[in-house]
Amino acid sequence: MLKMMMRNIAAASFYCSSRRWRVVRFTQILGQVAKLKHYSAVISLYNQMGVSRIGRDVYILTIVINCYCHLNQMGFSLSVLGKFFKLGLEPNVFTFTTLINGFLLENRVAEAAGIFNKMMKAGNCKPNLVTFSTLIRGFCMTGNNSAAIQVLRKMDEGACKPDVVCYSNIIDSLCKDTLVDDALNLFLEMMSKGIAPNVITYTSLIHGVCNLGEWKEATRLLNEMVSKNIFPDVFTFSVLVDTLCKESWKQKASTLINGYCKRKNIDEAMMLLREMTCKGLVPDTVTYSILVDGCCKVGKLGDAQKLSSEMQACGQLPNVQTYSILLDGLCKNRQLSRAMQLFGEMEAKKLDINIVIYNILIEGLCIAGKIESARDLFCGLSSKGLRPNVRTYTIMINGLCIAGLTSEAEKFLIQMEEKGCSPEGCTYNTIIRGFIHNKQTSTAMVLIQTMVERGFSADASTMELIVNLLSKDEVDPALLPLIKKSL
DNA sequence: CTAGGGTTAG
Repeated sequence: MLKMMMRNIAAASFYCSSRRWRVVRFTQILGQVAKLKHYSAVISLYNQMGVSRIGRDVYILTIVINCYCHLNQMGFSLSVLGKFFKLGLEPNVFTFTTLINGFLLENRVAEAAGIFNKMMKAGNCKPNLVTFSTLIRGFCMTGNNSAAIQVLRKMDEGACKPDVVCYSNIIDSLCKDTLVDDALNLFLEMMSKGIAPNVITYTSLIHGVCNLGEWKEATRLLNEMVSKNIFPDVFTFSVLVDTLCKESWKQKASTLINGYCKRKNIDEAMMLLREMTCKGLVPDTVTYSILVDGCCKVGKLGDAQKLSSEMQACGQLPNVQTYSILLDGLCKNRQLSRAMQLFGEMEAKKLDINIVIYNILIEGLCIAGKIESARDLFCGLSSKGLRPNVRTYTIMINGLCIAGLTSEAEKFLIQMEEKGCSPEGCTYNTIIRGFIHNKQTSTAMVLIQTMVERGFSADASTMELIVNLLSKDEVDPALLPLIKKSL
């Protein structure tokens, strides 16, 4: 191959009458060989032909520099650059862009940027679209998105406008850093400037959203591109198929995690979650929430909180339900101050705080024996536009009974009725237990009667207390038929 | 006649 080229060149230079002609023909041929990526062939041809017979100009030297660049021999590239000055030749945009690219081929982004900056300063050889685009690619290569965007902004100021390649490079880089929102914003900016996206731009974005498990967004983008007559290619499909395969596995894993958590098998569930994240899959908010709940239920609060920050880090925002799980876990594990801190966080994030959240907090305060604070929170509900539900009242009644305030508990029972919130079986059981605990058996019996009349019955733990009373002979035998009914 | 061009997989 090389020999053949040499013969060609020898023939070409023999037939070319003038020196100028010879160098042009020679350059054409070397250019072709370089295009075939036979870089070392170009170098040896150049060296063997001898400059005396061929001559040197900007074009041929740039080709030679480019070949050294592709051979990762920047030292030689730079020494050829030195020849320019010795020969009184001026390197042009092509030469400098080639050098920038050469440094990038060796991952030497800082030096590439250095050349670019010198071009900007010197002023006699302005970077063009190719130069800018090459530098942007360099910054993206190392994940320096902000530098890449800065270059893009510099282009906005100047005469040379960015094209779809410049934008696509940055969009892809942002997606790789899971900054899909930023990528989508840049995508919109690009279109608003009338720069049309292509299949590569869309594939990068689809890949980005797929990595975050946003399958819906992926299909939206897919439909959008087709509606613009941009058709998915083999790369696009590969991303989609891969995501589909992962999704079905993810589905299975999420179901398993749910099952493990229900059986309090948290270690197994955790291992499965780790396997998911190792495969680059992002568990959805619900899966995370179930696991957070599981951790709380077995008292692993630290793990629960770690999971909640992890989910945020991978773009799965905890919703009100997730927070309520965490809040409940903290309250049930007597970590009231951390619970209040979390509550503050929720308020700061302007989450839609509902009655369920307040129920958890009020219950937490009651369990911690802070009945006054619980009452304050309860009284403040209406000012927040929230109405207490059966559960809220039942929690308050339970709290008051724990604090020994049984008569106030009874007032709550009446009050809820008046406010159109009918007590449930659970409410009666709670207050009955409260009265028994506070040794007010006779009132308890009256309440049992009301409960039975209303068609509710005693639950297991209330029954246990009643049986206990019976065994101690503390119940009026006249009430025995009633107790039988409440069973 | 000379420079750059991105996406997927493990």
